[in-house]
Amino acid sequence: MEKHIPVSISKQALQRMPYYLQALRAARDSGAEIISAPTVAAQLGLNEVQVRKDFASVSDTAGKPKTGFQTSELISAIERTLGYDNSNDAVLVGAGSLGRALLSYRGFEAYGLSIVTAFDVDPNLTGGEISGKQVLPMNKLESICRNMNIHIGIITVPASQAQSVCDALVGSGVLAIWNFAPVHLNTPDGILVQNENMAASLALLSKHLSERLGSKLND
Amino acid sequence: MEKHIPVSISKQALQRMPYYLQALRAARDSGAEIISAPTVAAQLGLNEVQVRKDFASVSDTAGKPKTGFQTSELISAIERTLGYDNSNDAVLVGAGSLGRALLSYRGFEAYGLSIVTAFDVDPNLTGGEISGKQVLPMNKLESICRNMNIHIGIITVPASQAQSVCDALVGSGVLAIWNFAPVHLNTPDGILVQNENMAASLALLSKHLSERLGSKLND
DNA sequence: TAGATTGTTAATCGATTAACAATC
DNA sequence: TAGATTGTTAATCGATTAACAATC
Repeated sequence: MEKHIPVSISKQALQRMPYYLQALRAARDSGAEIISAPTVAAQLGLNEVQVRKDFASVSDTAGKPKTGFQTSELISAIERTLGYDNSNDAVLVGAGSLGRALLSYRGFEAYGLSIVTAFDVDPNLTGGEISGKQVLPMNKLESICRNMNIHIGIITVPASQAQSVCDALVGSGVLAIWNFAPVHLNTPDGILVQNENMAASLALLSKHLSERLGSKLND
Repeated sequence: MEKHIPVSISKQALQRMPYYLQALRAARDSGAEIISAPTVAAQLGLNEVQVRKDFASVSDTAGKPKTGFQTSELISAIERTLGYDNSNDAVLVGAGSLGRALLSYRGFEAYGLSIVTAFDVDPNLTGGEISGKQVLPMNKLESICRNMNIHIGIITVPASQAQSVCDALVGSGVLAIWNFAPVHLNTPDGILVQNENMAASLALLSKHLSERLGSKLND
């Protein structure tokens, strides 16, 4: 009956954390040792109460009335919450155009993610390397994941194959899946699927444009 | 005072549309001329009332009790809503590792997005091509956007430059911004910013893992 | 007919925001 | 001190879900 995590953080709040982090680091780098919630809120276009609550949910040191919060303290509190300190290894399945893109993208290390290998069904790709990372055949998936203790799988295969790849990953001990295929994946309880569905983003962009431009064109 | 759009669709509902589309197309391709809301709901792990409401919000033909909805009718209703029929041109700013990745990604056309050119500050890149798309210097941004009537800008520059690039895009007549930089962008009213913040996604993955693995390791 | 499915109204749920006393 | 900022409780808001009558 030990509850070490005091406040559980909502999904939404968690997703705001990287924005706080970015703003706080910028503030620190320009010399602000102390920062107030209203300041951050204004910068990020958020409500100040929300910012205060979010800060309270990750940090155990309270803010000081009239002054604010200690910048460096908040930064490390958020980094601790997000686990950017301990690096997470991941495998990527699907070395197509998007897969290759992610393999060569150098931005993930900053967030503690490192893609260790890629897998693909195409025998023309397997055995080779992409951006210094090996591309292995699918039958090596389970042994690699088990041996290297990998718990994150990145899916960049076509929609039609995503579910079977997902099943294979789950069967190999993966606990969290970053899904770039525009499909819903069914998984057992306890497995997190984070969808990075570009189609969903484009849906919003496209709708906004048709609303802004549509009326003019139709008249 | 003409209201042609009857029901306004929530952001969340809009983001579910691509999933419906994928599921409906798959159903149609395997011969299902009629499909029911409970079927789709089960497949996508959603509530069936939600699915019915979502369908009702895009389609003007009602479903038939006991049978369901006409698959093809729903598909075209969603496509119409998302504007996948009319293609949207976009420019991309920042031909770094992520920018190049998106330029070479062939998956966007299916959603009606076509990236026509890229821009970058680096004189080593400008003048060249990436995946058959020209890379132009920043001072050409406004004229290109104006002449080609471009309303979508994709930002793949480092966080520190994202805001100024955003301002330049807005100043060039862009109405919707797809932002891959892990920063909040301030924009005037009427401009849509869709954030594709990988850091925010990683935050969720990372938290889930530390919850699943953390307790074991700490004991 | 019987029963699955539809559309809709009302209840629930969770997150955001407003109000306000406490404090440095 | 005066006033900006904090933390917290209560109100609001919006989306999801439950309940149910209508219908083929």
